[in-house]
Amino acid sequence: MYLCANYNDINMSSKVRVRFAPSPTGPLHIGGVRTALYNYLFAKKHGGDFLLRIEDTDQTRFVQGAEKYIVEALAWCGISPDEGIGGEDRGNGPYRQSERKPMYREYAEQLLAADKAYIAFDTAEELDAMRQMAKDAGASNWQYNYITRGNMKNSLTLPKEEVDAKIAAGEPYVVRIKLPRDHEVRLEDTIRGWVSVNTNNMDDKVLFKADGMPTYHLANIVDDHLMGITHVIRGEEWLPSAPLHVMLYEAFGWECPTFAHLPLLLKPDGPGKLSKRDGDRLGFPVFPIDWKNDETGETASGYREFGFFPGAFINMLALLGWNPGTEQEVFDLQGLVDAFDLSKVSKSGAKFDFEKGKWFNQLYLRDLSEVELAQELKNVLDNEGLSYNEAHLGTIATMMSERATFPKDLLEEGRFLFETPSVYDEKTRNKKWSDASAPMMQDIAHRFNALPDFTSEAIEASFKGYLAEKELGFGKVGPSFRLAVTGRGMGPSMFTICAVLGKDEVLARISKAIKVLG
RNA sequence: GGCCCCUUCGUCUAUCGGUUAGGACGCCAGGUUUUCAUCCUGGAAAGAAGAGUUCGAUUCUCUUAGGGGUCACCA
Repeated sequence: MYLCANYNDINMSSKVRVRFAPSPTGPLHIGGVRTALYNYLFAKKHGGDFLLRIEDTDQTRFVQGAEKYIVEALAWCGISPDEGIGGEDRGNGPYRQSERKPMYREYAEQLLAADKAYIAFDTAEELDAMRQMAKDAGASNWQYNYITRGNMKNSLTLPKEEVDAKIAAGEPYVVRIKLPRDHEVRLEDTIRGWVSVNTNNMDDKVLFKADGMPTYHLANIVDDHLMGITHVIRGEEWLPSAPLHVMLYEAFGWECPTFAHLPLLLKPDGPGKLSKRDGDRLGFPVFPIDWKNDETGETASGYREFGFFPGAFINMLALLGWNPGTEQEVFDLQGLVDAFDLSKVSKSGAKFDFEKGKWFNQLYLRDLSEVELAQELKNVLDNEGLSYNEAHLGTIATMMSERATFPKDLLEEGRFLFETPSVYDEKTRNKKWSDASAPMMQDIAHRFNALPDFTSEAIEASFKGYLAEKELGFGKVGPSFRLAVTGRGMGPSMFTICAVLGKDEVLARISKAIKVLG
């Protein structure tokens, strides 16, 4: 039996060191961001280091710009690596596995020398034939194990001279781990507890590829060891290979780190894990920031560009699979660090809920000061090339903030504050605009025109004075007045709107409305 | 299919043998608002099923069902 218990947690005397190790095959998915976030939170919580390492051992899947994207996305979230890519080099580098290529071979050699691994000459065809044979024989589960390796061409079945000759002749080969027969591998996962697998159900995985590169399994274990990683926090998709990793630590004679396998982010509706397609289908981003695919020219949308605040984004992500055990739901990054506890991460996958994410963003938007809100609105206006009176931005942004979830709503919900309406809401027009409306608007325009100060209070007093004088209810005049000035049937206080627009504009709009609506 | 993991309201979750099973998002209703939004109040909504252990199971064990992951010279 091979055990991998949480020794690190029994005496957390050594400094906590965790890593996020994505492979640069494209944009980072929000599931990956959450994994990075949990790693970061755990490190900071325990005064440890968070490293960023790039696992680019598969040159065929390398995507230009992906690494830059990962660093930028994490930076937007407020996650900065202490060490590695995007952080300092503290002597454990390089931090890209492609640049560490030369060192992996010696570790493969080490396992070979210790009889913990062997050289295999199987071709792809031979492997396929073997699988097919097993299938034809009715074997439901085929493993590349102690039985299979006895029937293949490798350093265990061939005489040493022949192996040497093949290598000398330049024949391609791989190095596979030599798993013992019928051993129980047990590892203690911080989130899941003890996980147990028998080696009979495991494969002699390839550790070192024919192209001279290590596979994930070898490179990952070697690097984690060399970089002093104490806790491996990664997605649940790695749980099936965790026992293999335990066997590798065992083979090297290294102490294994503490494992924690995070639950997956699932589709909001159907089965399966969250994918880019779900985002496209359901109308929400699955990436932290925009990603431009250079080959197709398409852009995959990101939370940043969608209008999310980084704080809201990570707040939402953090609560997807973890909770503080209290009823608090709103946390800033430091608050998350303080409250984070790996053992309170849930075991089951979490269906992604974009609605909750929107709620978080709304909360964060409302928490902004008037100055900050004004700046957000200014950005949106500038982006659209609309002109505005800077002095009113704070008032407008604050007024609109209660009906906004994203900065762009600050404008969308009150576009009439910046543009004279060209269309008038049909439903409101049919229901609220009558033959009596035009004369009433005319009267109101006259009264407004006489106002010395066109303030919200003065406008309100004037408007109500008109109602009293004519003995009219608000409902008789208000809706059509709103329609005339804003073109809409609903919105914020008309008096504030008028004050912001200014007397000239309001009068102009009223006369235009009378012309158009009749 | 093999192996592994998981299973409380529609969703995210609290509960670490004894609770009227709590909160949040969403939804519904009422109130505030001339309107809408906001805000306030209230409501509907859950322990997959079956055994066992126990004085007592959502909680512990087993079985079944369901869901997920993984089975590459990808990570």
